[in-house]
Amino acid sequence: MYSTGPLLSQRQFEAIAKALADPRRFHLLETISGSEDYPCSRLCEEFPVSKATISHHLKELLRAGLVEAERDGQYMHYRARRDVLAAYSATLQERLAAKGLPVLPVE
Amino acid sequence: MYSTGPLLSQRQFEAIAKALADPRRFHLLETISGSEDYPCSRLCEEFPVSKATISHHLKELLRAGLVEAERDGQYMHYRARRDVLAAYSATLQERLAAKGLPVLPVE
DNA sequence: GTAACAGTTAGATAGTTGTACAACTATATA
DNA sequence: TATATAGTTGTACAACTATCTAACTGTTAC
Repeated sequence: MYSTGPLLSQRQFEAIAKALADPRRFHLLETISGSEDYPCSRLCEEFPVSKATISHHLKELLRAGLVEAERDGQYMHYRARRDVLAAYSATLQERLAAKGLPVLPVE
Repeated sequence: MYSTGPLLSQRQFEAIAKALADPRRFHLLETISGSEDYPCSRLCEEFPVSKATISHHLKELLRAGLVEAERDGQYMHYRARRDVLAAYSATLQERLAAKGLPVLPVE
């Protein structure tokens, strides 16, 4: 869906920033990240929201590229894309770096 | 892991994530970050939104701790807090790390 | 003083979004 | 086939938010 080069496109950058901004959605991502592979049904059990809401948040995380999904029969499994997170972090630092300013004072 | 700096509180973490999620607000922060010190009046000139909107966004960036402000007579000057950004980045990576999973296969 | 400029705050509005319920699709099993 | 379970999607609504204008505070200059 998205390229995962060193820096992210503006579109994906914005999608990720928005995806990370909701605490519940972040917690879902955090939970998925805690395992190699996480079944959607367990998320539905563990979070006190409807499965429609879970589905909505997972869709946003997918759209941002922060997770990937795999179907296994009836079940959906989600996996965190740590490379995409790393790319987001790198893009953040790069875009907010002090451009043209020396790291240490030059004399 | 080396000195990544301290991790952020949940409250600040959420405030930062939300502050970064709006593209216009991010662009303001990006602009401020491009210089050592940025006057509010220049932001008002350079962004096609009212000064009330600029003020609103700067307030959110301040609340998140991503910028600091200083008054100079009539003028307000803003400065990016790169240490806070770094702490956010570190917290992000830490919280979304694969806990209990080896980075490299252990034998 | 008063006029002009810089910035904040209050109130209104339009648009966004997190959420639930209900209806739907998809897969599995009897 | 029928029934049950897993997940998605449409719809609606309440809460939130980005934005504006207008009124306000604070500072400088006349």
